[in-house]
Amino acid sequence: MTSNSTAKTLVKTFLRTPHSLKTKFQAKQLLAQFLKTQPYSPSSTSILISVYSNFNLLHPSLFLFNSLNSPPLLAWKSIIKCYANSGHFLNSLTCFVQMRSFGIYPDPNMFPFVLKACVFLKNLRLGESIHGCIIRLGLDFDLFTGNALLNMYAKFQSLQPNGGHKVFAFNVFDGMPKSDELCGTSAQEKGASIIQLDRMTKVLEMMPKRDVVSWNTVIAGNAQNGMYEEALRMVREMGNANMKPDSFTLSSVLPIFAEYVDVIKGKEIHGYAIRHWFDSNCYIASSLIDMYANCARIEDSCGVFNLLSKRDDISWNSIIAACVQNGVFDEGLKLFRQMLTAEVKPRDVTFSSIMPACTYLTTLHLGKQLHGYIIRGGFNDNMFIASSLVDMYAKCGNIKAARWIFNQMEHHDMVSWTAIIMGYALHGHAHDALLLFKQMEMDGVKPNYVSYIAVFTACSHAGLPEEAWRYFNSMSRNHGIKPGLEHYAAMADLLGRAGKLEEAYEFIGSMHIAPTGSIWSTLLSACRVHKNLELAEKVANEIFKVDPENVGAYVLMSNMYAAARRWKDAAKMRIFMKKKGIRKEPACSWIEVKNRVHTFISGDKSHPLYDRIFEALKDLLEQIEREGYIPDTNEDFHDVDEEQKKYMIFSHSERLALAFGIISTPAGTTIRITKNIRVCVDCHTAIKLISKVVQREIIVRDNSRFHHFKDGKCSCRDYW
DNA sequence: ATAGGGTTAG
Repeated sequence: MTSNSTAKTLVKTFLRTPHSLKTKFQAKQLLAQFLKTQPYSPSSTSILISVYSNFNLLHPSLFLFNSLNSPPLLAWKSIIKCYANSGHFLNSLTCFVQMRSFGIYPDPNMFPFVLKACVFLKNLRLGESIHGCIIRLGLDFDLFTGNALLNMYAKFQSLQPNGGHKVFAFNVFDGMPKSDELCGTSAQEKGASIIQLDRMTKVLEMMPKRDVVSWNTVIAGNAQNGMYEEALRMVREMGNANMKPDSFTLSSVLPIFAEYVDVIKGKEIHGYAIRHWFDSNCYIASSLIDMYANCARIEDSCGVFNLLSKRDDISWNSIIAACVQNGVFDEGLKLFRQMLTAEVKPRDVTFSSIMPACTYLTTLHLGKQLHGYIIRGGFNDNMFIASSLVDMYAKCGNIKAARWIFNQMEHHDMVSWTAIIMGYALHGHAHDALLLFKQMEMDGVKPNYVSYIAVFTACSHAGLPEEAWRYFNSMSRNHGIKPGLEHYAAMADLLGRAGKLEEAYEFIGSMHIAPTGSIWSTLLSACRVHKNLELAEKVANEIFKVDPENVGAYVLMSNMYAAARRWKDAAKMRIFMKKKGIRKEPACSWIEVKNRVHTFISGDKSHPLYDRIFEALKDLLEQIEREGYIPDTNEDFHDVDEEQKKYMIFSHSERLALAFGIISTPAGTTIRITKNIRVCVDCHTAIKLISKVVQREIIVRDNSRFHHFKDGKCSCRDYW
């Protein structure tokens, strides 16, 4: 009895001042006392529910709520809030509807939670009807309710079929490409697509009072839906209303300058962030990292990351993505390992960001390890990750695995289609590539700029100029894609390889964009393959006009002159290079053995096993000579004798890597080699024969495509 | 009640 009355007094005191409870523990203790005080009144029960819901303690709140026959407003409000804050959005909305059926009128404080639930459940219609309810109750002038409405319309904009896509941004300012040109959207579609943002703006205009949150919400709403100029205009308007941008504002604005590749403006924001002590904020830092990365300022990205005292998963993801996107693959992989060491769990974004590093470095073993991690983490069904895996397996030489992953995918988007098409293209399977392209079109997936590059690549490696012309002529007609630099480059390359040198020359001359040195270069190498020195000289002159430092062109011309025994001209090229201080990038090949990458430069004797590699090469040479191999030393140095020439050729980097691979792996193992430049004719012949005498599959990826050598033949059928 | 990071490119 005494303890009961003590409990009553205690509970009474606390219920008069519910805010004096500071911890969840205290709140739970109070429940124990409260339960002793039966019978308890609905009003004190409601107060207690509100205490629990403030601590987000769902179960005690529900326990008390269920004991009420007709819960008063405070009880409904608390339970709706508690459900929403614990992620039970459907329950939250059900409660709201039940409350209305009890004839209880909502108060303004509950709308933010109800509206949030509508956003999470992606239920626009319910949100709209709640908006109507808000207006009928005259509660649309409430600041918090207004802010929640702003947020709802901003979020529903991004859920529109075409909403939230960056191309819409470009309509609102001058001098940028119109979205029609970029993706063929009609004006009507565009008009319909910003409906929710219009509603958001209307709500803003109706609000009698706006705070920083209101502005931040509409700024983010515009920025995330590509309405960049409108977002920036609102930042200015916010300033005019005497409100200072805070960390939320900045993290919405920074991605805009990242998209604009405007490092000057981005740096201004960085300065503002530093002056206001925002630079250690994780949100700002990750936006800064991304902004600098987009502006090719990876050092600045790293600077921001290194100064960050607390790093969350997104900071790590940002810096890893920044490195990989800027081609600093080793650093990206290093940071990925550091992230794991720091016990930060990788997320879906981490994997799709890091995978291209394995792809570009052709480190199949790392890619496989990541794939294992992805499977264990249950990330398989993520489209971004699956596409990056398709690309990784294809470019690391395993096209079958790439196709398997592609087939496993439930849905295919344009990127995944393009990845597999490009995979087949690089392996020389033009038929499969073009078939897949047709299937993609039949699936109703629109190809884009990149998809056509893949198509031309396929035609190029299979020698199908007529097919390529058909696609080239139809891409703008069928899909509204204007040929760009990469398409011209691919076409020029393709015509050149097919020996249609004059046609290629005219094609490049007729481009509606100024041809670059690299486009001419593809034709120049075609001239060398097809031994047309006359045209080569013309092409080389074009290259030197636009790109006087083009190393490849000097080397190529020098070699062609040497092959034609025009020693003086060859020497002239080398003197030019010397004068300009241009150095030839060394040819280099690498191979993975037992999870280590071994790199070989042409003529390299530095490998610890060099002696054994040399012995193996000599042995292999004898074996393939018995198979009829005759070294082709035509284009190499002219001032050395034949025996030396033979030696120089067999010191080519791919042969060193190959010999090393043969002596350090068990018989029959497939050998995968990557080379930074194209494999030379002589090595190609030699590797074909080596594949026969050692009875192994040898896969060489050069900078152009894959060569699968087996039983003395190559998958490229000597066309590359 | 408001914020940051991702896949395809001869």
